Amino acid sequence: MSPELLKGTLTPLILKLLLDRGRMYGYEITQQVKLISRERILLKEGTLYPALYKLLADGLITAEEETAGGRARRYYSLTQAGYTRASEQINLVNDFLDIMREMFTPQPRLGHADI
Amino acid sequence: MSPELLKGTLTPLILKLLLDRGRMYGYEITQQVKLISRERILLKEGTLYPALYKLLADGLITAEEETAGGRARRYYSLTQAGYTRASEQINLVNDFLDIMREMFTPQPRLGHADI
DNA sequence: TATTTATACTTAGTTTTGCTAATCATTAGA
DNA sequence: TCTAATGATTAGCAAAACTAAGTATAAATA
Repeated sequence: MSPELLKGTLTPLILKLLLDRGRMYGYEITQQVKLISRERILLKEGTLYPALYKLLADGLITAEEETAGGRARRYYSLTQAGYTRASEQINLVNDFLDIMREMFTPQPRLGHADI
Repeated sequence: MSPELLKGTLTPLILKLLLDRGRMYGYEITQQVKLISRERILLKEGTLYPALYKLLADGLITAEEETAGGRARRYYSLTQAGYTRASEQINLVNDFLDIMREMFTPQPRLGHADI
């Protein structure tokens, strides 16, 4: 597994959400993450938008503007390349999570005899 | 959950290893991580040692030098504060892993009816 | 009516993290 | 003798996510 995964779970998460839901706008993503994580992951706009712009620049997502209730929304969806990348990243993250789970499950303390 | 967790699983991992095993030296930690992760997480010395020095500076671990086979080893173990911190961090990481698992498990694609 | 809250996006600047890569030193093995 | 493995150190870099501020509109509320 590439060590970059120790950092960025954010980009895979964005790709995963777009994969599941097809089409989302920025603010919706922040709210969705907040909802799914039961308030425990609060994605700041200052974090999300630059990540989206990077995905755009990399050709992994596309944007289309729409107006809803007087406010402009920018909807993002996966490109073909983004779809492929999403699948790869999701597998990598799941592998990473499996390893982490193994590492973080309670272990009997060595040299400590209970009895 | 604090957003810092999106990054650093490394420090919690070090604390967890020390909690389980009581006492480890730097090189041993890199090899142990390599072993447990089945080669998938390759912790570089340039990554590990600065992290250890930070833990030392924060008073979460202590070091004692020993010589084994002509080579000096520096064994690290948790302080009382480190023990407390380890327990907290392990809980946070496990919460984080649970959320991530939820987010990364396959979801039915909305608007896609499979009969 | 005025103010606050929610919605929606943008961006400058900083910090943290982990990385690369090089160095030093010893021991074991080919 | 040369290389690989063990063991630690450190300088400098890049990426990631953060803080914090600003722009703008709509809805709710006092």
